[in-house]
Amino acid sequence: MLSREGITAAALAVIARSGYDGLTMAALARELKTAPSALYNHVASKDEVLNWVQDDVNETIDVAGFGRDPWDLALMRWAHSYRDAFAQHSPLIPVIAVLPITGAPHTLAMYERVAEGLRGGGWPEDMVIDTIVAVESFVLGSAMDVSAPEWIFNVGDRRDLAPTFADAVSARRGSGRSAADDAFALGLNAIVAGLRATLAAAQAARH
Amino acid sequence: MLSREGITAAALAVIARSGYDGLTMAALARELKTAPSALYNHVASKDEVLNWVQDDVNETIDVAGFGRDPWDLALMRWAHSYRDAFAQHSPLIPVIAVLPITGAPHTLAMYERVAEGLRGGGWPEDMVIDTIVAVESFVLGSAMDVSAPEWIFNVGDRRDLAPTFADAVSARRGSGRSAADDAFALGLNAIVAGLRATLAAAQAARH
DNA sequence: CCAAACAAATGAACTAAATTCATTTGTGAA
DNA sequence: TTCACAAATGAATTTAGTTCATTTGTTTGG
Repeated sequence: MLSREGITAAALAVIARSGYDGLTMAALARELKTAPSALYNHVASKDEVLNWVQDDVNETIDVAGFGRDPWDLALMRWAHSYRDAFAQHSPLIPVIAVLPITGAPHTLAMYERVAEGLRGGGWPEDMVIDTIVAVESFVLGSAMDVSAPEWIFNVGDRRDLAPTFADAVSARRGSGRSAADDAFALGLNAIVAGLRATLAAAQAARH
Repeated sequence: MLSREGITAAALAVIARSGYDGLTMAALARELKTAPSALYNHVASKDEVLNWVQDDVNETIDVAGFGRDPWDLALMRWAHSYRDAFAQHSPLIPVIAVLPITGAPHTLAMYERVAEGLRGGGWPEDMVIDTIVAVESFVLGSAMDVSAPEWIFNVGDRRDLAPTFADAVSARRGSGRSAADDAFALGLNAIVAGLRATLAAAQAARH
């Protein structure tokens, strides 16, 4: 049971039950019916556990569009799925952003599919990584946003200090979905539209 | 000395000297020549200190373009400055993303300038907040990226698992600036280009 | 000028959590 | 059967944030 797989599954179980606050080495050990100190025979640190969890979450991200749909459609599908996954796991975001890819095979597989899709869509090799990083930055920034309270922009009694802003907050239409969803959709549409133009310009410049 | 201003300044001094790892309540108290417990007469928690620091950092962000330059230019200037500021303060990012604006006057002032600039540039009131949130998400995601090691995408011995991705990593041209800078510039250009199109479409639909 | 009141400081203590360590247990191979 | 080694154990350590009873010092009203 104390394999990488078993520990990762137990960690996900604890997270599902008690959230990331509840994910302590003691709770993880309890879930595995062992002592915290015993865990350290199989894991270097809590950080390593988080890396394993992160790689598991990345396996669930939808890359099916790449190689099948046009690159821009596939990218939007990927971005949506990526954001939804990490909205549930926002405490991982600061960890992954800085995490070397080594030892995260599912993460690597995900990037490979995205890179293939972009190359197949006509993106020059030397722009692929920057494109991925740019979209990923937007996705992870947006995923953090999901855990913010709806009233995060409520100005309170300081409406006089920021009247234009306060009016805009009031005018923000709450469609069926949440406010964070609207902002994400707006931003994703913009960034992908912009990337289409960037690609066209790059291809034009090449000849 | 144990005012909000004094504590914030001391916290920034500790951060400048020892980074966020070095910012403990004990270190902060030492900087202020007092005892950790004394701090709690003036601050509710370490989290509150971080909120104060965040508001201070936001005061340094460049909003001078709004109301002077075209909105898209001002937005890019703001985004660059915003990212640069929080690249130095990345541990704050998970905190701010979830932080209600109340009690952060400089932050509120910043948003007011941005909102004014967008309104003045022709943005409909009900799109202003989503536009700000979208750009901010990209900015904060990109700021986290800056603290990642350059070799974050080095595949190691697994080049066979992800050949297309590995080739793209090798082909990524390192211009004078760092790789993260290139990805940020690419993404910001794309998102702002996309927003221009979004605005044009919204204005066209309005009549 | 005194004393009550109150804000601030103090140091010890408490809590939570990650991690280490010396020691024991158990199991597979020679 | 025993040797070796991996794994488990529980106690102890470390680091931080936070609390608390007590003391100090200052301000203000009589």
